[in-house]
Amino acid sequence: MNTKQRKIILAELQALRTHPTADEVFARVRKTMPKISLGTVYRNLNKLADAGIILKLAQPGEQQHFDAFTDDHSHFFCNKCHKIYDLHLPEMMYNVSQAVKTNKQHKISTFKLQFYGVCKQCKQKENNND
Amino acid sequence: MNTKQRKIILAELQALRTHPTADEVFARVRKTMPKISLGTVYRNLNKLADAGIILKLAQPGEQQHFDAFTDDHSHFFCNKCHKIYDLHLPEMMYNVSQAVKTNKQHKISTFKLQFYGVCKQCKQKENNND
DNA sequence: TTGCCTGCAAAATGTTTGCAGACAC
DNA sequence: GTGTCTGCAAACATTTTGCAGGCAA
Repeated sequence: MNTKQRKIILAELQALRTHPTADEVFARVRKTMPKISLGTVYRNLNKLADAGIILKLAQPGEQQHFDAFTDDHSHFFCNKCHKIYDLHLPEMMYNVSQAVKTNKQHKISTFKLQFYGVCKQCKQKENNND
Repeated sequence: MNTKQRKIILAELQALRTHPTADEVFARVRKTMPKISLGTVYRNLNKLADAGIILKLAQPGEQQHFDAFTDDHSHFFCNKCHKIYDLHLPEMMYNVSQAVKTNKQHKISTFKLQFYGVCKQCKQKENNND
């Protein structure tokens, strides 16, 4: 099925480029479709993730975030403002994927490379306060 | 403070080498200290994680897992049985950490490298069923 | 027409917190 | 002695689910 709700949810996620939580998606979709429910948003995000159309991102003790872009890229998590940024490191990703192929222990199919620290914006704020 | 509860929780986690959830730690600790509460287990695991003594691991839609070993290593998550295995790839870790130093966008302080697929055990079971 | 989908509300899950008493330092 | 900790239970936040009606194919 391809309901209005699912189309709007996916379109909204693709338009965003940030990595919103379910309730952020809900808030955005609500503007054009006021009667939509949070349950429907969750159901569709899960369906889309199961189908491999979008990605789920998790951090310990945080809500799930969703990413409409499934091409090879990694994520940077800011420890200050908790924003998530895309990081494109094609060489790095390639090297890891090559190493994966030679692993004998388990059947590795995918990997995630995640970075943590203080983002550009928060870094600037810190400098201004000094 | 270094209470009996905290010592036992940490000892239990260090003894395990698997990557238990809070309630798995709770179940184990309960055997030697039957009156301990789940709240205490959570409070101590969070304190230990804040202090950098243990690590929290998160997967989308799953409970948090805890790891008593903070040396440079990565994790393999089995999509079948949901077990978590340690993976020691010193060269890989070194290469990523070198690449991190040259990144100009954000102040990166740490990174995580996570792998997904089917573990040895589950792979064998699959073969036996063929 | 049929089966998956929706909105709504309730339930389930995982984690945190307020409190009064207890323990570590 | 005093400040942090505990057990307990209640609260909380996030996510899932049951249901009756609705929409897509």
